[in-house]
Amino acid sequence: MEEKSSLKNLLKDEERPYDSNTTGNGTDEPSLHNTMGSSVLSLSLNNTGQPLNQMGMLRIKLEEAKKENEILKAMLTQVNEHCTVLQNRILFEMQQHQLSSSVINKNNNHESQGKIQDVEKPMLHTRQFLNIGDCSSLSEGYTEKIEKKILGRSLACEKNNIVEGEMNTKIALHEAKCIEDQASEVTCRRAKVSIRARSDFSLMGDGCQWRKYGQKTAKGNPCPRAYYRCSMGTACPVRKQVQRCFKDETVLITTYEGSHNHPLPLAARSLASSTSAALNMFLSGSLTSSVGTTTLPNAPLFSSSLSSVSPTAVATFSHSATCPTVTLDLTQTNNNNNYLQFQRATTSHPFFPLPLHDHPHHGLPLLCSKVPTFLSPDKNLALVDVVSQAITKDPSLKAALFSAISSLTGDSQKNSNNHHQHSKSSSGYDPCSKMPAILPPHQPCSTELI
DNA sequence: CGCCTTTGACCTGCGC
DNA sequence: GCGCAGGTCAAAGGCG
Repeated sequence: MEEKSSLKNLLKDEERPYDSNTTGNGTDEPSLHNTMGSSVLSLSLNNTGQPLNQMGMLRIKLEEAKKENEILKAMLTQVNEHCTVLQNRILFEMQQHQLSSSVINKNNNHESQGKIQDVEKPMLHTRQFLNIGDCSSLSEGYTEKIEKKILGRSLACEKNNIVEGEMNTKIALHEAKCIEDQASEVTCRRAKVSIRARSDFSLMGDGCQWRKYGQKTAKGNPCPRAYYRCSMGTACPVRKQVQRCFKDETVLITTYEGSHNHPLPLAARSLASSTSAALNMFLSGSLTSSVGTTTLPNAPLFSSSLSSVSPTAVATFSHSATCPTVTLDLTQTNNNNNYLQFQRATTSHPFFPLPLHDHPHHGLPLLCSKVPTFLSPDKNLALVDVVSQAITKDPSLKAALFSAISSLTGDSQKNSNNHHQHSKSSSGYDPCSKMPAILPPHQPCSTELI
């Protein structure tokens, strides 16, 4: 609590000079406004203004912003490292668990019954890790196959000293790996990334070529839903659905499903990696969760055909009845309140797979104590609260944070305005669009998912 | 002629 | 089992 209040005081002190609106005679103060990620500096001089002094103050503030930037960069690096360590740790723990179970089995005098029970533990572990239990996209057949193979692998370990056993182990390992890969592939095939964005065009340019194979009017939405298949590769399994939002027809909802089986053009890669990262974050973190929300920085993934491109996107993670879905909502970004938000896991959002949220009571109950951190988990959460409030309140801090993150995540922003998309359309009018459907030969933003 | 869109028919999963 | 809704297929036709 002391830390929290002191941080708040510190942030208040930081806020004051930046916020010209909160000061009575704020007209003397130079102000830093943030407009969609770019800082706009406005100078206002009073009658007896002293530009030199103000320049000096600005320099000082610039230095402060730079320092903040450095700190935020360091924090981001730390968080990334934290995430990597956690992932490695999970894999390590799984391996340890399976090994120890095999050893227990070996020494266990209770024959078959005990074996099966113990072997089921790592199986359950693996099942959780693969999220098989939650994901209906995996058929029972797949689940059973995986379990049988893992069972076979563990039983084979018992014959450790026998050559046959080693062979069986190798075979079982190989087969299990193949099936797990298949299962993972199925998960990815069924997983979806949905992008909501304002667009005047009927299609969101993504760098790929699409062939329309169907159109259907969904119940409850007079706007027809169009179905597209990737036509860049032979038998590419990627599909996408495009539909306008019923409530707001300026919003275009594009849902991608599947993974490309061919190389993507350069223009198609940035969105691909971003959506893939979002989905992977979801899939890898969805051991226990079903829903979560966060805001992704660096969402300049999309083409200039979108009428509002912004540096952030609100991402919603959900497990629908049929498949896991990640929704990137770019329409929220016009609302300043959503500029950057961290939403803590709650009972309705039991777990959120960000390192900032690996609180022992919310999700992965692991390893916090073993992982180097700045603060204890509780203090980390308190810090998250303070920082999120500060970010929400302080536009300059938002700008600094965005700047730091942008510098780490590359220059995809500058690619986002390079293209316009046009498409040929035999009818000249697409029911999904408010405008004639025209796509450029080179579609700008890419979405491979997964 | 090849590629594309359109569109009605068909298939499939799900809820009742 | 039935009906509904979403998703896919495939024939027909347009366009360059």
